[in-house]
Amino acid sequence: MSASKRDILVRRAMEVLYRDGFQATGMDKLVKETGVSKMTIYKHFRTKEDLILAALRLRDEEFRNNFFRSVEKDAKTPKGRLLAIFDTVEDWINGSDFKSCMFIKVTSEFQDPKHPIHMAAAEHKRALLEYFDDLAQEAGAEDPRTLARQLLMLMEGETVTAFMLGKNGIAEDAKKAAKVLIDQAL
Amino acid sequence: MSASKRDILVRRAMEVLYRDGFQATGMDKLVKETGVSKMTIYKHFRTKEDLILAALRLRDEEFRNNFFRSVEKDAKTPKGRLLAIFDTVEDWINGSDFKSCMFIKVTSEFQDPKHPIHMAAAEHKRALLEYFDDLAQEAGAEDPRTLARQLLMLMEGETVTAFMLGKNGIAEDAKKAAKVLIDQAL
DNA sequence: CGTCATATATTTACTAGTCAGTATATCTAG
DNA sequence: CTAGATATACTGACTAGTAAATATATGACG
Repeated sequence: MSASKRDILVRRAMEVLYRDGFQATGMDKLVKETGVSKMTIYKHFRTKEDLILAALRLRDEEFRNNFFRSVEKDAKTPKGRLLAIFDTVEDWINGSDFKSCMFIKVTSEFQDPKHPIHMAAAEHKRALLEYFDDLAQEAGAEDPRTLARQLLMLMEGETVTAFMLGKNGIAEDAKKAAKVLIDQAL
Repeated sequence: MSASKRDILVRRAMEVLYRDGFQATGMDKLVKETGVSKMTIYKHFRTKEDLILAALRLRDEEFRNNFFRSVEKDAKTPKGRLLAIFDTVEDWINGSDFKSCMFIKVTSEFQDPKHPIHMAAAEHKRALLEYFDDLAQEAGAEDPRTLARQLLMLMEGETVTAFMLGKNGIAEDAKKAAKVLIDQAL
């Protein structure tokens, strides 16, 4: 199997696991949806858990790349970029295939904080928090850690609320809240 | 089976489903944990889904009762109560058995928005939002709906973030953010 | 160019265990 | 004695993961 075919496997698995759930998606379904036979899957990944971890790593990589790129394209100043976070989130949740956050969902299914899958998801959130913190520092916030945490909370809440109650106007309200919090913190 | 014993069944089921997950908890485990035999469970609930719905209804009832009571005991003015929301959330997430929000988690496992379980969870969030909206109106907010949504987002984000990254200082930061948003909105 | 050999992917069938839900027979309390 | 709760055992379907046989692709060599 070529390297690119393995990549296709992980990518398709990521999409299906995100769309249909982690526990709810069986290996037989992944065989059907990825077009890769079970034996080949198990040649690359010892267990389903390992495949899930690979899917999470890919998602983490892509999400952060796209997210940071979008934020940095949108605005050039640190403060502008703190605000641009919420334009980027808006675009994301308004996408047709938005189904909440993969990492929030996976921690709902693997609740034990010591579980490798749970830890991988937490690591993704910590990376986002660090990025927000860097921006808050560059923007000259008095307490950058607090601002970073507040914006992360707002983003997570926006994601969850958009998923549960629909996206109508949610992004507008989140952006307004972010602006107030940022203005007050600088 | 007495009415109170049925209540015990639903209550224990609620606790176990919250603690261990919905799909991950099998009926055999519920038998063991509730002390109610399988036949008796199925005499009261046609399917596992029905039992989950009953557990969600109980949780919704109790959570809202405790939540609103706590908020209304903490403060007497509408503005004070908007702030008190986040003292109440703080107490909740600092409790020893806190494991994120049952309704957020259940929508991660039952993703279809048309699914009865998903709808019941969304209904719970709508009820919270209505309560926040009422308080925001009473407090004389210019745009009470927006403030209510912002505070709900903040609360959901606080819940999720506390679960994924730990509770250290999260509640403080959420309370500060809430204060800024409320002050600005009134 | 063609043929054979090797390696890898595939299909199919199979474990052993768990799932939700049911049937039956025993037990217990009023 | 009877009504309801119980334990035990079962169904058929599904789970993650494995075994073995078949198919396909690639590359070397004549």
